[in-house]
Amino acid sequence: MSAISDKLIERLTLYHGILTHTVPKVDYIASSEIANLLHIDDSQVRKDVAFCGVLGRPKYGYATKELKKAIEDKLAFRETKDVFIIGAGHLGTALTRYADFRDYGINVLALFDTDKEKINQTINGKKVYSMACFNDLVKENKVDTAILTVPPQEAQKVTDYLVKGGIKFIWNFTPCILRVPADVIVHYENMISGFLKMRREGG
Amino acid sequence: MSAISDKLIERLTLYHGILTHTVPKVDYIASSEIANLLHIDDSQVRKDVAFCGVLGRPKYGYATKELKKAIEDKLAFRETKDVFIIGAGHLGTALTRYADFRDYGINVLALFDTDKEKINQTINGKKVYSMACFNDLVKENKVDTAILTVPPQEAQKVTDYLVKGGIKFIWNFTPCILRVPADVIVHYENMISGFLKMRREGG
DNA sequence: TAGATTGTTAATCGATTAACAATC
DNA sequence: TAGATTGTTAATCGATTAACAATC
Repeated sequence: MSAISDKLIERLTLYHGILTHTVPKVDYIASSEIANLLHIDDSQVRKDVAFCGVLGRPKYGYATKELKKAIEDKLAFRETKDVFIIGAGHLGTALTRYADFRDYGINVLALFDTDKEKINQTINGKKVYSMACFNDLVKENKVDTAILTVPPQEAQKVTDYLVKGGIKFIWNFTPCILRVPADVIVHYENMISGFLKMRREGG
Repeated sequence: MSAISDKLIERLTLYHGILTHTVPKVDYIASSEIANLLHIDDSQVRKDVAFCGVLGRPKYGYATKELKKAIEDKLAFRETKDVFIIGAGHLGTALTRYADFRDYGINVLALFDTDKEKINQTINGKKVYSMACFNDLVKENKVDTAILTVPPQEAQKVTDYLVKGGIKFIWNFTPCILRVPADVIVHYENMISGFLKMRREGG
């Protein structure tokens, strides 16, 4: 089986959003209905659904419950992953409270910050720790993933610290490009390019 | 000229990040250096640079200042766009304070919320207005773009209101798929798919 | 049945990678 | 000069779209 592409991950996540939020009470949905909501081709949708192993009913479409579950299986939403959030500012706080994270297999264990005002506070039931506790808590909880929401000027320095602590995945919300060893994976959550894509769609 | 693709926008934004944050004081950079930082092919980089109209020097690489400026031209960073942020929660606040927005042509004019505690407060110098003021302020300021950071259960209702007010672009940070007229463009800022992509890269 | 929708193949389209002559 | 790097074409690869028989 070939690896699932970026674009396919994006589409499946959107299909899941439709099934969860847009038509939560409908039993069947046609490929053309999904396609229209997202302005994509309907044969694209059918192909993606086939990839998930779901069969439809001619004249009816796809059973929504079955499709939703199949997408969750394909995207492994149920394999929860423990993560630490580095930086307890507004973005870190927003992500900690983002209810959907839990549904999609992301489990925020704790936050870290250097601000004494924030340390020992609780956000959505998660404690904010001093960065000094980071190494110990990584080991204790066997965490390998960090969400980085620190100011840009701190990003590389903090990254070096995370890597030394044993972090292998960094979900980077700063605009900085990070230097890391070959076995560490950085995913750039590129706020700006989302805006540029939207503007281009307008012509 | 063919329209610039999603992937190319993403890469150019990352190149810009390298030039701005990673090697701000270097005069020349080789395609292979950019490629290594991002784990992509160096001929991909050369092709992208050529697309921006920049010529390099054999044995040296590209002049960083020139390349940075060329990317800004291609991505139209300097055409500023006024936007309203709908929802003055943690995410709306984080985006309002996100310094890079201004650099990339995004000018937050004001925020809107329904919470009386938040209305009339100021975030990073921007005022929070009641939703009741929305229609008037859209017209006054000729704004056509809204950043949506409201709770999921409000998303469609608020969207209908924005569209009625004349909004044509919605940068949607909620996980909901929105029903809008054909002339309104929604861009889904898909937090979850970023995480799934990162996890997949790990194998 | 007639009509709507799926499932799937083939055709098209576009993006990435490989290769190498040109350049300094 | 020798060597490193660009610029660019051709080859490969993968993703999207079109088309239509099969199905209910």
